[in-house]
Amino acid sequence: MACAAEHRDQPSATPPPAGNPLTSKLLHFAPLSNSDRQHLDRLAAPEERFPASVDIIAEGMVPRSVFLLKEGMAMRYRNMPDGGRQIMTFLIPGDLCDMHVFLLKEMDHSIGTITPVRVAPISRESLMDLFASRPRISAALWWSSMQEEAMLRERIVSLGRRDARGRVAYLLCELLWRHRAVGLTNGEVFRLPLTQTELGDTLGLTPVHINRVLKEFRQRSLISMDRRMMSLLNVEELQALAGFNKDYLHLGGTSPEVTRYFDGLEANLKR
Amino acid sequence: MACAAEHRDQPSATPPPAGNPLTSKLLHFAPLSNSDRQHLDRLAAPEERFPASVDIIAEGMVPRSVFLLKEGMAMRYRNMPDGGRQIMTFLIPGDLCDMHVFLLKEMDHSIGTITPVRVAPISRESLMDLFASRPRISAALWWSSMQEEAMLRERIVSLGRRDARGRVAYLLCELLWRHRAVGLTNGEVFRLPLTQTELGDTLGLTPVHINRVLKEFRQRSLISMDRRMMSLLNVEELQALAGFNKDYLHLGGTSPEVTRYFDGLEANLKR
DNA sequence: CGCCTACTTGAATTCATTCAAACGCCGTGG
DNA sequence: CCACGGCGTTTGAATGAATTCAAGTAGGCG
Repeated sequence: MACAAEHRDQPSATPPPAGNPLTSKLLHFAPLSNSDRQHLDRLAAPEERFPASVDIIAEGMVPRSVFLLKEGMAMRYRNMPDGGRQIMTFLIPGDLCDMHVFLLKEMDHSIGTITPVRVAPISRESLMDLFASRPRISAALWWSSMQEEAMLRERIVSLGRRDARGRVAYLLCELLWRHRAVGLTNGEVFRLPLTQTELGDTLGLTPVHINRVLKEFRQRSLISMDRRMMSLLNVEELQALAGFNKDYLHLGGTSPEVTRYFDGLEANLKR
Repeated sequence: MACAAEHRDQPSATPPPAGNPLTSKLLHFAPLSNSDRQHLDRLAAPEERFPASVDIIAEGMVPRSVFLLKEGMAMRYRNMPDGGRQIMTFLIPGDLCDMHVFLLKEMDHSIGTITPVRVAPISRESLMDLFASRPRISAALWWSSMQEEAMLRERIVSLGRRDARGRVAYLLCELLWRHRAVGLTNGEVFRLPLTQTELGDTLGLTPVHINRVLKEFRQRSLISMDRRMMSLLNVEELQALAGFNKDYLHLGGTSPEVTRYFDGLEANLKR
């Protein structure tokens, strides 16, 4: 029953569709006016490309602008003195590369591409302008960064308390929901262009062990993989294996109270 | 040479002293006017107490206000279905309990006390007011939350890529610097009221293994412990063991560019 | 004094790593 | 067309770091 739906599906919560993945994601937080959506589209219009396996920004550098990832996959990672590497998070379409820009002197980690990517550079000025003039978008971006923080905490839980199977299962579930939130799933299928080495570097495991876990999952018909497309054949059991609960992604939006507050700000500006 | 300096020492960077630990911390980011400092002192004035080992907020709850921790130690943690527990971060004086309040519907983790604590509750309103009227403080708080995020990423690196010794050493170094930043160290000595079980729940290790690592550190004269006071006798070697580099704490403040920007906002408001 | 919690230590076990080798796929170039 | 590498994956066997189980010690407190 899970194999392949024919159409892209909407995130299960409530959110309308949107061509812009960032818009799709932010709609999980709160509704946005047409004007807000247009603003986001303008923001996403500029385009720059990077090939696979290059750094967009490296540790120690001072980033000059934020990047909105429009297509492809990237990662935040850090190289270890002993030659190892730890991948902290994956960036998928709709994710912003670095809000840190504004406040921190230099990057404490690197951002590198996994596949070729298309990004929209966003200057400091236009972001500041956005903060000043679009309270609802600003709030949604803030929410989005809270969500990212929550994902970091969950990763800590994974690495600290789950065994290899649980870690892999958890990551797969998280990526499924994240892709759903930006409209990039097809049933339980999504693009996963990661090597087993990269999975290992993410989950604190060796590539060979990742291999064994994936093999087991395939044999138990929990997943199937074909030319970088990952299908979760039994999400129920994967979630159970991982102790996964999607609440931490906060896809349900915010409270009416908060919405009202930002509507108030919005109204204020109009005058 | 490391055992016990006679006075509280200042964080090595540049920051002036301050009775208020939050102020001390924020001064690492940028200078604050007397008026700003007074504002922070007013915020920190209200007082509420919690005993040790209770939840200030539990997973699933909707927090009603932010808490500024003034004294004692607390933790963000999450209980696992199998009875286990993962501690995500420790909260020390100067830390704010939950900025998430405003945007997320409910807590995805709990905050519990470790020791008895004194906190200053801060209402949503006074925080919103602060954001509107105190750009420099707001920026500093934002910086502080970037710092927290960086610490989460570092924890991921620890759990993913460091062995037990490295993890313990890393945590000790981090806590030393964090305590320094709020003026709560005495040379290389600081209060560490954690049980070995709590350390284990933080670092993804069993208490017995924590015990063995600490024993080794004591035997190698890297640390000494006495009635909950932790002395790092050989910070150099601990940092080497952990591959520790304090840059991720961003204690060096921000760029002049950013400072100028917020000074501009400040000036704007004055009119 | 007795109890509870935290700490300590030893021995057996296990999950994941390390080392090693082979396989398949794919693009390049002879 | 096939040979050649390179990279990612797959599999086996030996090793090892940390866990589990178990039992004993030490310290704080009613």
